[in-house]
Amino acid sequence: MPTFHVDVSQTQIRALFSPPLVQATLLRRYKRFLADVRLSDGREVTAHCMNPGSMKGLTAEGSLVWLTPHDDPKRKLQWTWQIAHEGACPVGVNTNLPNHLVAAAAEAGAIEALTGYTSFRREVRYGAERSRIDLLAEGHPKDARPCYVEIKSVTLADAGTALFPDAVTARGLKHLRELERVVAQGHRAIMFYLVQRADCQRFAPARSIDPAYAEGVLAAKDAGVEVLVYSAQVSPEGITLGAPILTTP
DNA sequence: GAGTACAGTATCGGCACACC
DNA sequence: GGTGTGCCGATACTGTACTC
Repeated sequence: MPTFHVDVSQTQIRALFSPPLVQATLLRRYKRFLADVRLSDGREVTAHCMNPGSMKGLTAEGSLVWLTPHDDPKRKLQWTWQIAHEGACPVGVNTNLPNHLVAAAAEAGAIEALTGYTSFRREVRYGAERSRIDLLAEGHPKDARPCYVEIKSVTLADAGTALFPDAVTARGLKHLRELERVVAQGHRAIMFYLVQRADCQRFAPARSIDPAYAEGVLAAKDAGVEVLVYSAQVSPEGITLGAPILTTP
């Protein structure tokens, strides 16, 4: 079961955590999917980490984290890690959440670049390698081209600049190439980065971490792939879609 | 050093089955 | 026959540990 539900109002698009989050202290993160934490009552438990990336800067021992509890007997782990902290800044670490949030925002017409489409489908297979696109928008009355949207969760930042990726990602590069091929076939393609933290005013590919990916972003833009970056306000209550932010090469 | 298996969960497609 | 529901397997995600 999802650990959140998306609430769409006239003024904002929010992913609200359900059940409410529980505060804890991070002890260690290990094996990609697992993190040991200490709850406020002193219990030490293992939480599932939805973010399989390196989570650079977010795994400091002793840092504040927020979890959702589960009572599903089919799950091995009864806690899911949702929010980390870098200093005082809360950072959303659930990589599943941006896909839902962006899809709901697109359907609600809250993302200008995706207004006008009447059909939005998630996880649609496409391309020669049968990858799955995060969101496929169709049915635009003035643009017959389907629009392929790949959504990435951004958690890394440096001095007000959001950075992606936080580790070398061959798969991310593959997604960029797939989008280039989609454009070459006459379709529309968008690389959508959702920055799950509120302390960034800019976005840039993390060239120092993955130069190949940074070059891949530039090549994709040259090929006609659109790059969108939106911020998000993160709190223990939920994650709210913010405004577009600037991208720098 | 290179290649591979593994880790936990969400999601989707395919299939079987029940019901109208 | 058509529709709805539930179950199961495949897939996605990528760092780490292990084997060759």
